[in-house]
Amino acid sequence: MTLKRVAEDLNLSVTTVSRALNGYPDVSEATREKVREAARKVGYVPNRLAQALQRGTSEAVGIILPSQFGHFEDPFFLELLVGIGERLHSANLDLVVCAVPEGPAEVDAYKRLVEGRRADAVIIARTRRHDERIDYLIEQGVPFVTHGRAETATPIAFIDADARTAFRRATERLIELGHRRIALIGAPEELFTAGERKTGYEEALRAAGITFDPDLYAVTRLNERGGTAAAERLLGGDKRPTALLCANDAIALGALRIARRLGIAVPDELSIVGFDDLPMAAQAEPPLTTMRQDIRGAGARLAEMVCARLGGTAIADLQELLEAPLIERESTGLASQT
Amino acid sequence: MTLKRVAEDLNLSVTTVSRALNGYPDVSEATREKVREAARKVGYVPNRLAQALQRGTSEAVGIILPSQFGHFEDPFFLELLVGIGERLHSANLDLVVCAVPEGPAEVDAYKRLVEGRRADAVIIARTRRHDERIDYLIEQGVPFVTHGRAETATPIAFIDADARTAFRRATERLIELGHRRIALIGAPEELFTAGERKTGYEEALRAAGITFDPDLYAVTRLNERGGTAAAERLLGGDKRPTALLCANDAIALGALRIARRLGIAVPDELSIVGFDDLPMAAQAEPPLTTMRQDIRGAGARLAEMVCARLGGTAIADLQELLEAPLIERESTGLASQT
DNA sequence: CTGTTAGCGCGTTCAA
DNA sequence: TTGAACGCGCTAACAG
Repeated sequence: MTLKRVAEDLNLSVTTVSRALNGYPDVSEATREKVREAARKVGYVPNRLAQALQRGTSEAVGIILPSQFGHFEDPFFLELLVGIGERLHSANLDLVVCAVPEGPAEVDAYKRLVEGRRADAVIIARTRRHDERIDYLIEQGVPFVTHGRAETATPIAFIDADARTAFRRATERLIELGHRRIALIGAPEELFTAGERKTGYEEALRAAGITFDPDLYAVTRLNERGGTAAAERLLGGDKRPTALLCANDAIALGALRIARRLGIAVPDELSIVGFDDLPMAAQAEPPLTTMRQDIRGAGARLAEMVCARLGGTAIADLQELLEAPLIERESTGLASQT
Repeated sequence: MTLKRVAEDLNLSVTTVSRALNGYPDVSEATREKVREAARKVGYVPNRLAQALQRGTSEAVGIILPSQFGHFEDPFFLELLVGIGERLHSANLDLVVCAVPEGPAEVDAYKRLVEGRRADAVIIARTRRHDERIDYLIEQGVPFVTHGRAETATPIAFIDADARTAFRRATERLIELGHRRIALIGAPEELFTAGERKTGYEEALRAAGITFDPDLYAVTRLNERGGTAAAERLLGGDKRPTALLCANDAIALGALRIARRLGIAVPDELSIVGFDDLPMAAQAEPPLTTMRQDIRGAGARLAEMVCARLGGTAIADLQELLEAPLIERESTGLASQT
């Protein structure tokens, strides 16, 4: 059903029908009612493509899902996606999702999205320190917001957890509990957040006069499998740590599993801390101490920010650093006396 | 950059440029090359909205993400989404995702997608026995494919795991291992697959002369939290089962956790079986016996089927029932002698 | 208050 | 082999 058909049925011009439906003031209440009624009855829904073409926008926001071949990604993305999607939906914007393998194909996907006018703006998640996706978007002048920061020449709109402070506080807390040999399972170093987490950890160590020990530092992908591999390495050696700080919950749960397999009691012999506070964290055995991040909320906020950006809000007003408070559960405790 | 601009630069008509770019035969090789070159140089990319409007299609497929408020969904969806997205991407189709709370809003979302001509076809996941979404799409004549079957008046295009056979075989195997008190944690009964799973389970029991005991049957949401709640109920009673068949891995992992908390040894005192074979299943402690489903592959296949459907392939040729083989790991064993 | 005209960017007749 | 003209469905400027 098109505008034209509705107009013909009513013996009116398309223009009038369009205006009546879009709440223009210059149309009589009588015809407006008539039009509304008729439109409702025949189930008229405007063609978004035509609207978009006319307005010169696509009324859609794009996002790329980095699919790691053969690997199960951590649940973080789904939560974020749901948060973004719900809010965008209520703002009457579409969400166009592309799934492409991580790597050069990603930038290409954004190109297709943007240059084909399929999206007015895009969202980027899991930012890298030097992020070609961001460079490209800045160069093209495409509005975008990111989940996570990046090192860029010009400022960008972002929302991010203050992982540095969170990791500093968590490390301080572990030190307070008597831990001295605190290991860090960090994220791949190309990710911006990896540096933040490590810096927070190092700051706390330094303040306590503990020197950073490279043997107590591992790097891995942000999923459970990564956690098991890294934990195996760190816990298998002879200078075993008494505490394990993990870049996210998925890793921490993997570490927990390895500890159990190796017969290391948590928290009696080993404290473990995660990040994200996924619902599973609370249900782990023992319940996981972690730093809380409201992922779905962040997604919703990201959607709002994208709308704001499209509405012309300045980038400087769209930068949010969120606290990630430490949630102490039962996977942490006093350092064992060894 | 538009077609018109390219044409002006070349002193040609838009028509010729369009034809040159779209591989029409009636254009001289010389001009074709010239046009291609120019288009490449200025980075011309066709406006998909305009293309779509002209063609009367949107070149996009829609899918609804049912977001359960406050609940963490199982990782199944992300895998499926990635599978769908990658394949659709390579077929040059967009994937439009809507996240809406489960319930009446879902059908509305499909309506908006379809009636607003935002999607040419849609994909439905986690089908219900009587599914209003499907009824609506059939009524509207919108092409769609589903992951999971449903009870419908007319046949539909679907891909589904043969959970009935899988659950029958798994139950048979447990019986073979000496189990008689086998409990089932099933999915919510409105889901089509719930009935399939229960039927397979019952068939095996009946064949072995074991009568179905309602006290050994629980129903819950398909996530970890559901698993812990149901397992607590089933394992807390006095007529404790020796084996637990779970509707999916998320539930099974929850059950595993409860067993550990209650001090019930797996598999010595209790066998546990899941469904899906998520990567985490293999890494559980003990590694989980489960039925394997290639989720990402199913996603890819769904995408192909949607393309086929749009291409006019008959529904009858687009119905696939996939085997879900039993993967025996260490969470199952001989029934304990009690 | 309402209708006519124009144009968003593209593909596709129909003539030349 | 090429171009002019038209229309997809819609909104907006400009009359009346």
